[in-house]
Amino acid sequence: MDTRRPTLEAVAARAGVSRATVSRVVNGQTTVDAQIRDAVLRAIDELGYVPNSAARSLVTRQTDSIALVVSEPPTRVFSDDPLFSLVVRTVSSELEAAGKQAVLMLAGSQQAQERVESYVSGGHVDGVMLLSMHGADPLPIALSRMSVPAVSYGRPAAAVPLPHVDNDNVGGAEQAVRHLLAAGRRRIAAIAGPQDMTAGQDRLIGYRDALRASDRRSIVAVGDFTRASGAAAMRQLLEDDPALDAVFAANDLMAIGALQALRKAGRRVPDDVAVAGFDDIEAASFADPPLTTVRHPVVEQATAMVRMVLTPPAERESDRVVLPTELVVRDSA
Amino acid sequence: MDTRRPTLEAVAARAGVSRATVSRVVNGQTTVDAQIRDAVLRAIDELGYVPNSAARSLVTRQTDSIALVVSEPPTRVFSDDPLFSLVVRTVSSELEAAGKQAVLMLAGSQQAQERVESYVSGGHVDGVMLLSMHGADPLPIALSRMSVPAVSYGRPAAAVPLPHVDNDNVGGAEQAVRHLLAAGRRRIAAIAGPQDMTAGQDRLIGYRDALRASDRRSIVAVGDFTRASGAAAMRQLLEDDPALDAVFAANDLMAIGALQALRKAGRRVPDDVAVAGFDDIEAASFADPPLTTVRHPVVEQATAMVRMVLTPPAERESDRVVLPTELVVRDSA
DNA sequence: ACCGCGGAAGAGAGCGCTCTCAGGCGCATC
DNA sequence: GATGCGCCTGAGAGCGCTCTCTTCCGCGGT
Repeated sequence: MDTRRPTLEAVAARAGVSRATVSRVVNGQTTVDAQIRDAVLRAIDELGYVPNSAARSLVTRQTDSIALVVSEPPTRVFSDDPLFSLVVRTVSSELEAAGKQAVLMLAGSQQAQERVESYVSGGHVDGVMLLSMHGADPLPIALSRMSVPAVSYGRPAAAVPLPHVDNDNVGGAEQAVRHLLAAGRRRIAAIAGPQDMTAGQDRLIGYRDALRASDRRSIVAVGDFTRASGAAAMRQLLEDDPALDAVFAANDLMAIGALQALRKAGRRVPDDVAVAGFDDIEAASFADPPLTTVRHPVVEQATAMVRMVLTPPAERESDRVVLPTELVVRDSA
Repeated sequence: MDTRRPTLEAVAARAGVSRATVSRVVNGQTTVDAQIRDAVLRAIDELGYVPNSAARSLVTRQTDSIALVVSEPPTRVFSDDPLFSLVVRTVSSELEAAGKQAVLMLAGSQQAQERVESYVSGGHVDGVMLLSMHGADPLPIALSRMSVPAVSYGRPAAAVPLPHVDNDNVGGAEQAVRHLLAAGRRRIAAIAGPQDMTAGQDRLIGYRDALRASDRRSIVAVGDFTRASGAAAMRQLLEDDPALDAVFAANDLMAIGALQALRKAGRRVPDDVAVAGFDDIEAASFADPPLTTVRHPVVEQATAMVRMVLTPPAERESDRVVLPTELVVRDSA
């Protein structure tokens, strides 16, 4: 292509030593005479030597990079979701701190998932982190069979034996619904998330558990975690049960959509209808009225996931971590 | 580490041919007898052979991956900015279509920039795309000197000779301000973006150009592209010139902040004060009132950048692409 | 004076792949 | 029938690095 970069060999020649010695210096071994080390370092500096990573990983069998796979179909606009960015950012900087490189891969289509699979089995990465998986995704199962460590952000579908870090979706939803109950609400509806995602499933379970304990009946509409679907679900619920006086939405984006639908329908929040969300994204506090919601520790969750993927399976304390959630009470409920 | 993956050698042995022939089959060369090809393909399948990418790139000197570097300091919450996600997503899928892999790197700190530099010069990637650069960043200059092609999303700082794809920030700002003028506004203030970013600079230039042509005086406060800074700048402007009747904000996030500050100050939008933004993020249409803003083609810009980094410098038509913007008139102005 | 020992440097064998070059075979040409 | 040409296939030389094994050297012990 263009002028060849200097190699170990060149550095060795310049410093008047052998390749092996230069390698030792580069890799920080201590068994090198100080004077020789200095000479080598000087040669490296003069030549502007940088190790060739392909050659290195050919022999060491590791690449120092870890894949972060986001399985979101392109049709679904996840660019909305601020959680995604935050996870990416956290993972990336945590990995960096560990001397690893994050490789972000999108796996929205069947085809893209196959690409990811062959990328991983081609030895490009030392580990895989999975984000935003859906029930039918074949990728997690494929990865769990490979020799590369794979972990999941959020509980994977039931049949998939993947180590993971999740937050307490069931418990969080329960907290929110109990808060609505405690405020004296009688007809509490739910806008559930997509039921092919465990976060969607678990938050609905939490809602049902809380209601069951109180003997109220449940009213459910299903959305897909987008604002628009939240608004549509809200209209549906209003039609099904005009007397409802509270709504629990499985995420904030849908809750905000619900807020808009309620306003359009002439209901006051929280006077007529109380609304609670889940996630505590930034927009929740700017909503009108500010949204009562369930906060979960995104950064901690991402950090724990990185730690997990970096720890060899044999040395892990646990293959399953669940982090607590916290109810944030604002004006909407 | 664990059970060794099959190599070319193993496939060759199984198919009863030489390594070279298997390599030809794997790389899709046509000069192989159909019968032999089938035998090789069968052997590959039976063994579950996947080429070792490190070995391959050691000899081919290319890695089929391209870095996307985001130079945003960690202190600045870019997780807010939906444009970021959209660019990442577009770049990633465009690259995928070209058989390349995107490697996302964060370069928020001095240290991180050095990491990126050595990663790139270590031969990990075949090209680099830079996003969200600030004036003082040393990285672009370092990269422009390397043998790996580098391109920038948005015009880089003046002194940096980097090919780039930008949108017409100056023209877009002019459009917005001319719209305010045409609506009869007399005192048009600006909330400028960070002046160490060319998008911030250029949008301010557009504002000034439009005003100069009309003989109005300019009133400027500077923000940093965040919502909070927009609100703060708005309060400042109101204090400086209580009689202002229009504001051009250099991005939508700041415009939304300004909207909130105006409401708190008891000004009606657009009756008392007209507000125009820039970017046309989704939140702009949900703002209260819906925001008049300047739309620029993010997807096209990202796509053009990918095309540019994939095209060898010698074959490029141009090292500088500028895409047009479009005024979107809603209720705020 | 000899031996042995430990620490530090060098020699050299790969890692798994690509690619050039040579070799072999069949067929058309003279 | 000898020659040449084209087309496939195989042999083998690296790509740049790591790592084991060997060698070398200096030094203390007997």
